[in-house]
Amino acid sequence: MNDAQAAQDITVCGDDDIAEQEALQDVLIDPQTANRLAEIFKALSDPSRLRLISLLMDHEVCVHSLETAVGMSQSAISHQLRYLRQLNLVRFRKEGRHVYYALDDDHVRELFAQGLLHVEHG
Amino acid sequence: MNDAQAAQDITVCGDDDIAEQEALQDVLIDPQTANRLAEIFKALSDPSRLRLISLLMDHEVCVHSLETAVGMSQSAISHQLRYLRQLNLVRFRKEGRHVYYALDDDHVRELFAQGLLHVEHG
DNA sequence: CTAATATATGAATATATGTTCATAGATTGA
DNA sequence: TCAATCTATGAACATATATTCATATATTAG
Repeated sequence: MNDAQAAQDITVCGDDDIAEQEALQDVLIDPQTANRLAEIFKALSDPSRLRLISLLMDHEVCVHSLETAVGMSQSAISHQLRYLRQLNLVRFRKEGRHVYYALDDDHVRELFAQGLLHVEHG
Repeated sequence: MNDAQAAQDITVCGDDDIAEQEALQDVLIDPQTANRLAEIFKALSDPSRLRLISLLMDHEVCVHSLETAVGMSQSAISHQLRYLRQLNLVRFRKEGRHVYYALDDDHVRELFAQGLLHVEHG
């Protein structure tokens, strides 16, 4: 029996059974945790952002190189980078006219890598 | 040096260096992969859905129990369950008037668990 | 059969989101 | 200094999304 099937082991229905409702409350994540978790996953929920993130995983890249690599407009890229910046998921370094971005969050790095594994094989 | 800092090792900027641009193309995920990846993360990008998913991780739960547990309206829950159903992330089993839902995707299970670990500790 | 219960659904609405367009700011080269 | 380059930003717009409201469907109880 795999993990997905194991979920069927415990069945919860009806308010009559107090123990079952308590079991649910034990696993239910609280609203604040849900918000913070959603914030992380939302950063990974857009194809354009994911393509940018894939480039920033192991490289420090300037905006123009991102532009030519992914084929998005400079403005769209800059807006997405600001979004990632505000979540502290990337760091940036200014050098002359260029600004170099790099992924700066190992949680996102791991989630991205794990998600990619799943999408690529089974 | 941690993983996040390691990303700084390689710097890419400028179209003059062909090798650098090729290095980016190697790690850039293709649009189809980005779409499928975004689809998974998007399912995990809403606090209400995350709370429902937390309940369905290890239990098979009927809609009414979900309602009392998370405090959402029956309609809102039903809409979110349809969303998860259409992505084949949950399975459901009808028994009389009740419908029991359970998480049915180990990828989502792993991503949720890993994300939660990160949110809870460091 | 009828009423009550459990779940699903479509329409409407408000908000969020990603992109474009135009433009601003900053740095360098001539 | 002036023009060119690189990046950031605000407004506008179109689309997506989550919820509510009203209602439909299905099953069971009486």
